[in-house]
Amino acid sequence: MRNTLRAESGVRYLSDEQRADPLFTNSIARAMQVLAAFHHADRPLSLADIAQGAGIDRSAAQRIVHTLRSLGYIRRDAEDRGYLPGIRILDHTLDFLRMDPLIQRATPVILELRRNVRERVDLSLFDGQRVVYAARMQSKRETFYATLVGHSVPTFCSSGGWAIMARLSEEEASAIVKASDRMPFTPRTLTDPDHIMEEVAATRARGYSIAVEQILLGEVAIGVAVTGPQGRPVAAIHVAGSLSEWTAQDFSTRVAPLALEAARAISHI
Amino acid sequence: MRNTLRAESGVRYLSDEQRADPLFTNSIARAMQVLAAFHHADRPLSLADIAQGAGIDRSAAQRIVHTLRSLGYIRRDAEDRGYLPGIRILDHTLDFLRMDPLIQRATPVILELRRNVRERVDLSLFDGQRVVYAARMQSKRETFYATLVGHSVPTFCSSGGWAIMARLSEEEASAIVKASDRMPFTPRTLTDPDHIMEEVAATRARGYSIAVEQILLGEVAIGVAVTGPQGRPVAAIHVAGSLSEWTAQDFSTRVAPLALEAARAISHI
DNA sequence: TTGTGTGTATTGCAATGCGATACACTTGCA
DNA sequence: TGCAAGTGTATCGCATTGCAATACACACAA
Repeated sequence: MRNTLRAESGVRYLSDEQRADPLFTNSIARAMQVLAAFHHADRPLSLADIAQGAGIDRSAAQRIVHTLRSLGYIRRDAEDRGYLPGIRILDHTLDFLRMDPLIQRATPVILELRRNVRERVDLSLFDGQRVVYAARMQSKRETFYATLVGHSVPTFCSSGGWAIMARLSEEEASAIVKASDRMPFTPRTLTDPDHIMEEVAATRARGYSIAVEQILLGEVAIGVAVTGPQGRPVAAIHVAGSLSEWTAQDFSTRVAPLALEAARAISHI
Repeated sequence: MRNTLRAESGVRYLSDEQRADPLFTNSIARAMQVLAAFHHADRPLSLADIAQGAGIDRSAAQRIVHTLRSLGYIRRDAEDRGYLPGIRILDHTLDFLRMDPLIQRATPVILELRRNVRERVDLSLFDGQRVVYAARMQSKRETFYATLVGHSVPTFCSSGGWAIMARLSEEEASAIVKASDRMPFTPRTLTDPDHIMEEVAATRARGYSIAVEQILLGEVAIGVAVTGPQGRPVAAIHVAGSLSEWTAQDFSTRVAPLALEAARAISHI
């Protein structure tokens, strides 16, 4: 009875599963939808923008924004022209980063790795169809996106994603690839599921992945999986270099052994 | 009428201001309190831990955790022994970092600064009694805490905090110092309000702060304020060096001019 | 066993959040 | 200058929705 009522009222921005769940607290979901409205924003948002982005009406947006603002999760921008995410978000970021045992163990190891290879080293966490950057150790010449924790790239076309999929069952990996919306990043990005699965098989055979210009032109990346309990892949280490300095072969010959050793040091709780 | 009801029911974990506000949505606040329960945690939390940390009962904690988990903001830990912050938090971190115009402008500048000074450079944001690290460019020899975005240090005893307070009115700065719970980090941390305000005055006179072993023994830090519209300080750049390599004097002579120039490049929208 | 700790499930009641509506103010176009 | 469309803000009655009590299944230890 109450579930049918729930299901009929409100906007359709939640999954059926969630709306059918009697324990599910809608107002929390709406609040998070409001925060998530910033995901697709490229400028400060107005109340109307937020309402639209979150799939709620202006009135609800008003109250929710008001509340989140008074808690510090949303703020007005410097010229008072719109809303921006608030600084309290970073408190939770810190909680995530410091409480994750994997990241705790990984940090000194990837720092050491970067010292040895002198190229950019990243740690990314497996999250279904994407991998999320949790730490980046930039190389000397890096200029942009130096520390954007939270950036994510698709699993299907990244060195880390390939390394992770090589540790999953064929079916599970294939399911991820097929479910992904495979937009190419560069002309060389692999988008055909069969080609991708061949790459995953090659990765499984050699123990690490070699991704050439999959995300960025001129970049080669080596990926190795990090496994947790029961041998399941939970993250990946990747090292990225420039094709103006390396051939893909030379790069992997030099970097892969070190990256594999680092991954082994972190893996298996 | 309804406000008295609100004020009487529930636990006392919200400010009077918030409970008196008819637009304030309590259930959102409770959800955020649940997430904030991790702030003081050093191991995965049980439902009971969360209930206690958030000041709610087990029943409420159950529903809220359930909801936040189904949304990805909370997860079970790898051995299924407790709850941890979930990876979706990083999505909001990214929103915060990339949408903040100050951080956008600052990133290339502090990278350039790090290249020039070859020491650790940080950008921290002013948030009342604390300053929050938003970006860190580590030096070569850095080993821990390399990229813990979200870390914060007190305004009253950090190089960045002094630089920021030097741009506030005497009253405002003094209010921050007095309101702070001035626990010393090292034996040399200044805790007496008068001494701190002298340091702030010296900072105002010379244009940058010099903090010697205020947070960490063996460390000297130079701080310069970054200002926003109307000349209000909104952030600080700081450069930290080791007293085993530098005297405080030499360090500031070498670093301060470059840091000041960087701050000028970012300041004043 | 018994006890204390987990996490999970169900339910009726009423407190609470919803959403319609109205208003003050700014901006931009005619 | 006036109108229109945008902004953010305020109010309020109704019924939806979240609350809190209770019960259960499953651990692990004593």
